[in-house]
Amino acid sequence: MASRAEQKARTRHLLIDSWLQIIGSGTNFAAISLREVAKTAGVVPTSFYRHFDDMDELGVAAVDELGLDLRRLMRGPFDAAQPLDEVLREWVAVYQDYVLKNTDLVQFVNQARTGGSSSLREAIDHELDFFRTRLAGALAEAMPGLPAGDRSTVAQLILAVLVENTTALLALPAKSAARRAELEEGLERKLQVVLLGAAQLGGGPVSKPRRRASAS
Amino acid sequence: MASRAEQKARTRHLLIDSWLQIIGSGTNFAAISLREVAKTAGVVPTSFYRHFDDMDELGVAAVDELGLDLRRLMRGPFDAAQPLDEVLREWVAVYQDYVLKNTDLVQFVNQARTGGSSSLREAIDHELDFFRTRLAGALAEAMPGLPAGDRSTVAQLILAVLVENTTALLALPAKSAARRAELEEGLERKLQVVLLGAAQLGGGPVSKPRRRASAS
DNA sequence: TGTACATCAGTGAACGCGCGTTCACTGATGTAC
DNA sequence: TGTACATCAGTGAACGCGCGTTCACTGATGTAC
Repeated sequence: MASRAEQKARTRHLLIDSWLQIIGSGTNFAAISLREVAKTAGVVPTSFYRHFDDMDELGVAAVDELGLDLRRLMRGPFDAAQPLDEVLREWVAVYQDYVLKNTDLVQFVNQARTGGSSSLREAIDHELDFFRTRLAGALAEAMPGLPAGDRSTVAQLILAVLVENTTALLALPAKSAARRAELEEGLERKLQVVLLGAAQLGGGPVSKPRRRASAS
Repeated sequence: MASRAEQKARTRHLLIDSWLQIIGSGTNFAAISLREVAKTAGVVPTSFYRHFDDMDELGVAAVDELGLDLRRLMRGPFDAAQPLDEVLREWVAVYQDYVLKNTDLVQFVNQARTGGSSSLREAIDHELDFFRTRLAGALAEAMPGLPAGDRSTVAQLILAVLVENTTALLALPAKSAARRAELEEGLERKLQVVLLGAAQLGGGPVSKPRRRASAS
C-alpha cells in the first residue's frame, strides 16, 4: 500500500543503515563494498544506483543525518541562564548519551573526518562548524567578558576535547560501565580546566573547581 | 655488494615507504591493496610475504617507525628550566615541523587511530601513552603545585589539542602558508588557555597571556 | 683459497573470488482521459 | 469509475578486472670444510 516515493525512501534508508551496521561491526568504512551494502540491505547490487551514484554519496547522506540530529539536540539547552558549570554537565550527559546510542554513525563520522574523501570531509567540517558557532555563541552569553576573538578559540578547544573523548568512548568494550564513568569524569574535569583558562582571558566568574573524588 | 640482510631490510623499508606514499596521495590506508603496494615498490606481490604476514603487520611496522621518531624528538627539550611559555613555543615548533616533514606517516597514524584494526589502534595508543606520560612528567616539573591526579588530565588535554590541530594541518592545501601560520597561532593560544586553567588548579605561575595581534 | 652444499629474497604462473558497472527486463504504482 | 499508457524501483545475467594467496622455481649470498 506504500506509495512509490515512500518505498523508495525506505530502501534508501535501509542502505544507509546497512552500511552503518557494517561499520559498527568493526570494518573501516573505506573498505566496505557496494555489493556488501546491497547484500546486507537485502537488495540486488544494481538497486544501489537508484539511490546513490557511488559510496561517497551514501557517506554524505549519512553525514546529513548526523547534521539533523545535531540541530535537533542543540535546540533546548543554553536558553536558561544557569551557571556555566551546570549547563556543561547537562551537555556532557546529552553528548555521551547520543554517542552511545548512535555508535555506528558516530564511528563512521569519526573515521571519515580523518580518512574520508574531500567531499566527505567538507560535509563533516560543515557540521562541526555549525556546532562550533553555536558553542561560541553560548560562550558569548555565558562569559560576556571573553574577548570576541577568543570565543571561537575556546569553542574549538571544547570541540577538540569532545572529539578526543569520543574516540576513547568508541574504543571501549561495550561492557565496561566503570571505564565509561571514568571517561565522563575525565571529560568534565578537562572542560573545567578549559573554562577556568577561558575565565582568565576575561571571561568572568566560573564556579570553583571541586576537588576530585579520588586522586590517582 | 649488499649483504642479504641489508638488501632485505632495504626492500622492507621500500614496501613501507611505498605504502605511505600511496596514503599521502589521498587514498585511505584501509583501501590500499597488497598488490598496489608491491607494484609501487617495484616488487612482485609474492615478495610481500617475505616481510609481512599481511597489511596489518605492515601498518604496525609503520607505527613503530613513528614511535622511534617520537622518542628521538622527546630527547632534548624540557631539560632546561625555561619559562613554561617558552618551552611550549619550542615544542609547538618542533611538532609542526615534524608533521609537515612527515605528512604521509602522520596522515596514516591519524587515520588508523580511528579506523584501524584493534592491533593497530593498540600500537598507536601505546605510543601516545608514552608521549602523554612524558608530558605529565614535564608538567610535574614545571607546575609543582598541580595535584598529581590532574597532571595526567592536563597532559591528555594538551595531547587532544595537538591531535586536533594535526587533523586541521593535514587538511590544508600544501600551499597556503598563511592558513598554516594562523593554525600555529591558534594552537599556541589554545595551549595557553589550557595552561592558564591548569594553573588555577594549583599549578603555580604561568606568564600572563599576551593580547592577540588581531581580533577576529 | 676453493669447492660443494644450504639458505632464502625475489620470481612468475595460476587459482578462484568478489568487485563495480552495463544492460535489457518486469511488474507494480501513478497519471491522463 | 474504467481503461490505456507512462514511469521507474528493483531484477538478474553478464562483463572484465584486480584482488589475496598457493606453489614450485631460480639464482645470488652465505657457510662448512
